[in-house]
Amino acid sequence: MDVAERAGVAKGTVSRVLNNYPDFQVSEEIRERIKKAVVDLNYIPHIGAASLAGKKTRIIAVVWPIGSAPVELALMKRISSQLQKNGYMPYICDMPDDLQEATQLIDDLAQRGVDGMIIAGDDCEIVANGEFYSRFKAVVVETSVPLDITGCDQVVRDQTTAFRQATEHFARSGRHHPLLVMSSQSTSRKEKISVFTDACRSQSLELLTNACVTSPYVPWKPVPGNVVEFLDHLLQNEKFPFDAVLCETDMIALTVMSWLRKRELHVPDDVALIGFNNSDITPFTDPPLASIDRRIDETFNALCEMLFARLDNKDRPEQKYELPMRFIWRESAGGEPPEEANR
Amino acid sequence: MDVAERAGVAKGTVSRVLNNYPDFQVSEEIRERIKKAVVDLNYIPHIGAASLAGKKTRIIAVVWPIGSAPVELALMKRISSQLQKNGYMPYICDMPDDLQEATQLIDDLAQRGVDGMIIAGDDCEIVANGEFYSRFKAVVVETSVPLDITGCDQVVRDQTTAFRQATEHFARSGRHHPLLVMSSQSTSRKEKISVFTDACRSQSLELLTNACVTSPYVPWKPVPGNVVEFLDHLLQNEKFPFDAVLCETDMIALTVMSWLRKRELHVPDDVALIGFNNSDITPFTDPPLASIDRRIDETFNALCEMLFARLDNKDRPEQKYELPMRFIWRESAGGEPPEEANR
DNA sequence: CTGTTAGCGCTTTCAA
DNA sequence: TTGAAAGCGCTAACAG
Repeated sequence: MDVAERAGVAKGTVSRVLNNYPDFQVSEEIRERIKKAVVDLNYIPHIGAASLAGKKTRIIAVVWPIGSAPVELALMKRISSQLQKNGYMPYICDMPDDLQEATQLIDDLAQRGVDGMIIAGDDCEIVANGEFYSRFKAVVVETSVPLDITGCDQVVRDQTTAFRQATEHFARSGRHHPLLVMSSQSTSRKEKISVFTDACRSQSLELLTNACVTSPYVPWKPVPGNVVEFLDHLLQNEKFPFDAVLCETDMIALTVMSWLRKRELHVPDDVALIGFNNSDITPFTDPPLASIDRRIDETFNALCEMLFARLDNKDRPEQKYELPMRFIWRESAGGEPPEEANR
Repeated sequence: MDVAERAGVAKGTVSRVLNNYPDFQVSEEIRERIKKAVVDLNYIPHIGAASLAGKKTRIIAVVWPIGSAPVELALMKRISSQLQKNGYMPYICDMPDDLQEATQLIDDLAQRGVDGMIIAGDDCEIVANGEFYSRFKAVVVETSVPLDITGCDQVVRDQTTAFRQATEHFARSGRHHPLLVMSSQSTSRKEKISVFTDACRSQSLELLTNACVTSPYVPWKPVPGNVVEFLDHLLQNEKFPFDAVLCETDMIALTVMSWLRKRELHVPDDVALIGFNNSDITPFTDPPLASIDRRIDETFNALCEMLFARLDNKDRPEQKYELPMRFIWRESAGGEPPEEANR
């Protein structure tokens, strides 16, 4: 170790100083000498070696479905830069759609000595398999459905609440035939459908059997196209049979909105429309698009806080943070904004 | 090394077999024994150790501005999964906005023994600084402006062509007062503005002095809000002073479209509108939104091909692939689609 | 408080 | 064609 030579101390001392060992006292002079040598030699530790010798890597994996909503990517970007600020190296990975690939990825991560992991997404199969958590110093899980797992901290952004709020709003404002428009084949699809169905039933809304369009998910095939195809097909049977539409994304909602306009159907008078994700554009569409808020800011805070706390203290009790998504009323939803009490 | 023991051979042999050394012949029997031991022991090589011992890491960094268009993220996702398929580990990093941070990141990457890098984005300052390329086995650069650098392979997706095509279209279809709506403070902003200005001039279009709105880039602040503010401000001076708008993103174009509709201005009769990125939704808006195609598929192919080729053969001549972005006519742009000859 | 030393798991050179 | 052995740069346990 050149730094040691240069500073005229032992390798061990350098290591201890550079890694800020908690209860290790060095003379201020030696500390200075080492610091200087580091600068002089432009020394950067070789993390391969560190990892080999059993030290932590200061790499945090962020496993995220990159195909998801832009607003989620913004969240990922924030997390990534927050990690960097705290001296960690973010290792952003795309959460594979395939279970086996995902398992492989996690194995790789563990093998590479990654210190911790923020793992997100609706791909619950892999996330729910808590078996691998023990291989990391810290694991924070983000899900949109509550999972029964241990060995990690959790942020649960439950969709159910929002689905229910939206459906309640439909019922309260006199809609009768809701439609759910989805297009992915995410694992959470079934979940979403059942939540929506339940919510409709509890509000005595008539859910037509073909109320869910789940167009085959072809990677990189434009999804709005599928939506339009489906709507065209629906319309063949004379009049538009729905008076309320809940969409899986704001983008789909915009597609539906344009489609309705072309058919001279009015939003919200003829059809109430609610999107999902509460993207930046929602307040500025015509009419403004009601949506579901994913609580990005709070999620960001919770995720980072939990991770750093766990990294600092492996033994702290497991945390579970509930951040249910929520319905944001705007004109496209029709009727009146829900009372504060309903929120 | 347990595998060696288990297979009853020397560590070196295992290494040579597992890494497929080109001119190294082993008896089929030993090869089989090793293969079996690997499976039996569920062996995964420790890349920290490999890297320490001087071997390559099979990590490829993908440095990308994560804040960019969704369609670019789809591209990033494809690259990432392609890398994985070829046995590489993609290391996705957010290209920092700040030059110093970016330099730091590249240093880190080099230090970590990353084999290669795909580096993208308009942040030319760092990309143009070819000094660090030599530290990697393979570097592929993607830019939207031609750069004069060596030591890497390049994919140039020039924006100029598309800007010119769009502006020409405005002129040809009888527009007189074009507007450019942008909102980021990306390094390429100046570039975009000057390209647009030049194109207008060459078409004798009257470019009003305040034709570019570059709202202050506040991270995570909704950009459509800024656009609306700007347009509202514009309208204060009686009638809408523009008859053609080119937007930096399709999302901004959609915002402008809604805004115009609210003011009972018709697209394209009153105002011609062109977006950017040719996102999935563009064919399905009302009217369909003209846009600029980023040539995602071809870029994907070029990037991957170049990277793998370079990784295989360090000495091959440097490649430069030109994939100019191009104008995609749709109704919102008004007039007639450009002749094939104009493309 | 600081120095010494034995590996971590792998590659690679040299020898057989 | 295969084995043996010397490190790569660092940490951690132990010695002083």
